[in-house]
Amino acid sequence: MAIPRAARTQRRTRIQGEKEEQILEAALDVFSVSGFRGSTIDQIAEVAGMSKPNLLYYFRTKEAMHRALIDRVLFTWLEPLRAFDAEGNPESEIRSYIRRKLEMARDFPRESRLFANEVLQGAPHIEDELKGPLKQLVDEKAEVIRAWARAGKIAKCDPYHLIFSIWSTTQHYADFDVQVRAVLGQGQAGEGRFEDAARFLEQLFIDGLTIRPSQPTS
Amino acid sequence: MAIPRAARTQRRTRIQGEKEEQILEAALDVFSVSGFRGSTIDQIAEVAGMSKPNLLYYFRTKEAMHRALIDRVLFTWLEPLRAFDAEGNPESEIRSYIRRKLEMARDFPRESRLFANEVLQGAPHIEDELKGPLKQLVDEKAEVIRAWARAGKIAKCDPYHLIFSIWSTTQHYADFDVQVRAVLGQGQAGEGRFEDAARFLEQLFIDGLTIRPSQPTS
DNA sequence: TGTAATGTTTACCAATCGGTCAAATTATCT
DNA sequence: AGATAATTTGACCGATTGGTAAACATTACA
Repeated sequence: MAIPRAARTQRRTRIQGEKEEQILEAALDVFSVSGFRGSTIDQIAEVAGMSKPNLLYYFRTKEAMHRALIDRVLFTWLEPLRAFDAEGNPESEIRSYIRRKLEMARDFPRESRLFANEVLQGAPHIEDELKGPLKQLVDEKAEVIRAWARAGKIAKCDPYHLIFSIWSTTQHYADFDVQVRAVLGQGQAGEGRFEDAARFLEQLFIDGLTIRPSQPTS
Repeated sequence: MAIPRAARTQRRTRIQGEKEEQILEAALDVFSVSGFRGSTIDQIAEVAGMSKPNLLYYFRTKEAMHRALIDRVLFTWLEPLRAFDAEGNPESEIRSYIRRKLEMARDFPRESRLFANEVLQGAPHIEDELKGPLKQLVDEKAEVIRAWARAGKIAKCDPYHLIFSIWSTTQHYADFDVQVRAVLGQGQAGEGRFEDAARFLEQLFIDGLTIRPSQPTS
């Protein structure tokens, strides 16, 4: 008889690692498109290429699968913000933060959509992570930005809304990909759109945050 | 016996108007949170305070309800962009576009989330609207912006990505409301957060788009 | 008021949902 | 090889899903 799954933390077989990986990969496919409520275990099982009871052998419930997925992805997702360096040059830090976030939107759109779906639907499963670790990290980095502004290195601005605007503009290209493609048109959109976006956003944020010698009267 | 619903377009009773309104209101509540797949007719029926078969008397299918909702909301949603005036002053046009979009995020968050859910999930029901009317409108306004840049009224920039960035930053406050609240904290967040956002975004976009006399070397 | 059209509800359906169970199969270790 | 533990699956369960049928109630209008 199989060992109860709760006790499985002791030894991990080769198969366990492989299959759990395979399942989470499939779950990411499904959850990122349909959200938690809209996704079914059967869908995930089909994508994963295994039977439903087999999935439930590795993850007892649909919620456990979603949970494991979120936990694994959340850490990586905050990496760019964590790399934000207080000692660095403000302009290049902001510039490379935008680049990194945009690269993640390009290379890991499913992960972005997974969070977007979750937050959009009221974040019923990750409220604690948002109010805890996320808030803490943002608070910390906001203080860095505020210090830069106080030191006259960048224009005075609300650091929280600055972070929000970088999040939203970059993730937009993952979360609203269909819309972006539709508006740009299939033709010229190609793959240059991330390069174009990077150029635009860097210009916007750098010029928007540089202290300007004189305020032109319009 | 009831008239087949297909033929109901002829005469509309008082009750039809009221009930359809009531249903769409409830549907907005539910669809905007759970998306199409994640929402159930029973949920909507409960919110609407009527029985499930009664809903299905007015809208034959769940899809028809969603469809009607999207159609009604889409027009209003694009109003601010439509108001974008080629003859106006660039700075004040952009400023008031941001304001308008931010007001909509504040006053109609459900509508924003309805679209966000739909687009996020691949826009299976509104692909035509995106590629048709939406693209057309954006193309038109992008040309206005490009003309402003050519005339030296604003800095040169990709007009499409400018529009995308205004969309994403403003709608962020509706779509990711939970996250924004979590990060800002319940205490000081209050209701001033839309005012703060407006201030920040206006500064960002206006300063980011103003032509600067000299590029400071950092 | 009567009656035909409109509106509402109860009971129900087949399909799908998340999840269980026990039996069958495979991997691991001696 | 054989025993034991780990893995996989088909059959199944009760609850929920989108949707229907038909009886019942209400409204509008002559």
